[in-house]
Amino acid sequence: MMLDSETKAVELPEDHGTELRLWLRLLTCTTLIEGEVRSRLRERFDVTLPRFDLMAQLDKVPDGMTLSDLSKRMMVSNGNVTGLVERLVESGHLDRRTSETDRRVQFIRLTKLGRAEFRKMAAEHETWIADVFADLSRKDISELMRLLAKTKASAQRSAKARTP
Amino acid sequence: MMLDSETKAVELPEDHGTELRLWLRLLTCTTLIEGEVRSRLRERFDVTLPRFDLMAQLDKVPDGMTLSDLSKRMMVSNGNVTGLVERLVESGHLDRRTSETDRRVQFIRLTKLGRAEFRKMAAEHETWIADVFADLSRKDISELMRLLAKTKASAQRSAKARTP
DNA sequence: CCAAATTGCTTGAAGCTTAAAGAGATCCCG
DNA sequence: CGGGATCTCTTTAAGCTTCAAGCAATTTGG
Repeated sequence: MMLDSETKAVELPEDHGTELRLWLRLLTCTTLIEGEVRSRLRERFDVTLPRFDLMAQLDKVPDGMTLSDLSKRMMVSNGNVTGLVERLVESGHLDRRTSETDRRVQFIRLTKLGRAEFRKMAAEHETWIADVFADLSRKDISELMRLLAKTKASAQRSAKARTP
Repeated sequence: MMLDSETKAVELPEDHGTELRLWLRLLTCTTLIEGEVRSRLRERFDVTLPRFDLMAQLDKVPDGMTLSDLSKRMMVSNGNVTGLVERLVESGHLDRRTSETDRRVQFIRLTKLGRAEFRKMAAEHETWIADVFADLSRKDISELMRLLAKTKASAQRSAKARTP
């Protein structure tokens, strides 16, 4: 009759404590590392993490990208990027020019200064991250990569299911 | 003579691309899930994630805790907690009373309303998280738990080494 | 071709967050 | 005791972040 199992699913909440603990642990790790990176960026280079992240996106491409691309890649809102870019143009790290073919679009790229400064920061940043994960073996790391890829796919599936 | 290896360590930067990719993947997973939880909390309960987190900390203890405890547990700054608590007291979810023995200290706890609302939200929240991780097997989950515990320890060691 | 929908970006309000400075209370130790 | 160190919390300024509304340019479909 299937009634029993369906009733149960509705009335008795299942135990999902394990997943919850996993999520909290994931969050703790990220918060911890993020805070560490934030502190070091501030004290070594007097730069904020969002600005570093934005420059990291731009460093990958020589010809720049649009604000929308940035917003998608950084997984933050459009308005957020507008403000960040504004401040980085102001400080001489970024360069913006309007597209010739579509006057809505702006291409943003690193200036010479911006790229030079970013490269210096990135080199050090990489060593910090290496140190953060230094107690993990090669096998640990590749296993973690695999499981996080699976997690990402699962989370995307879950998010998509809600907003079709 | 050891000179070769030491020289190399200083002049030729080692490749830590793997750790960097791992960190970015970790960050992506967290951002993705966090955004999803944030959206759902907003649309279902019109509450922000920081407020939910704060209430979650308080739900664990019946007699409340101090602002400092909250700040440590939530891994955010003191001033941040001051503001969050202020708004939640304002909305009737929290209760604050000054310690009798130490007039610097304030004990914060959930009001009846606050606890009731939190419990409702938490129950649903748990099912969202379960769904986020639904594509992972039991073994995946326990393995991920283990590796994240190791990551957390490693990150803490790394952070401590910098600030003794 | 034109109106409607879509796209790219900006703006504004509200709230979150941090770092740093500071006020008040308590603790420690000489 | 008493005075400096420490602890708890608040305040402030600056910046980050989101959501929602809005503007302008482009695309789409009659």
